[in-house]
Amino acid sequence: MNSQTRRTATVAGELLGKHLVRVRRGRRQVGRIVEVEAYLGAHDRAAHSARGRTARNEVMFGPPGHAYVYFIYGMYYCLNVVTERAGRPAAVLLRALEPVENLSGKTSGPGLLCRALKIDTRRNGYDLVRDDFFIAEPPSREDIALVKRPQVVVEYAGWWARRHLRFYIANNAYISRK
DNA sequence: TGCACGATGAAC
DNA sequence: TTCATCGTGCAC
Repeated sequence: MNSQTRRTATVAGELLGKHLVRVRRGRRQVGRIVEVEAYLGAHDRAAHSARGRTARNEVMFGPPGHAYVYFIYGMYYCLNVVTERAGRPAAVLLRALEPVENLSGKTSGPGLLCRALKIDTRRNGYDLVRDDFFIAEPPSREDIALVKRPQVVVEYAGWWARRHLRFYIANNAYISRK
């Protein structure tokens, strides 16, 4: 792993415990990020960017801190945070949230958390510092026990999928699967 | 223009 | 293990 890919894995770990905030029609929804997965870039065969730049993955090639939202399996959306400088298409998939404020319905799993927050491709490319959709530091920063596991359901990616790039908060009740 | 498939989730 | 469901990407 070079320094760039290490950066994305580091960012993935740092996202754990942070709050994802969404404001819709004056109502604030907040979820604590408890599970993520890192996709390291064009050389990562498990990443959408592995087969080059397309209309769908365009945002991954842009500047960091933006939302990459894609539609999958005909019914779910997934939310990623783009990492690394423009031209290096890496991102961190948000896999599960622990409800903090105004979150009803399941938030364990990338598709379900987007459903709970009403996130779809209209949010694709959003800069995550905007006042209606952003990532914030939690009020109190507690110590977090980190667990690293292989990515989920990307076996076709060969050995890439066996690297430990899925991170979650130990013993958290909202992890999407074991 | 057609078609196989997927960074999912739920049921069986 | 199977299936729902459809946009995307690439083959033709």
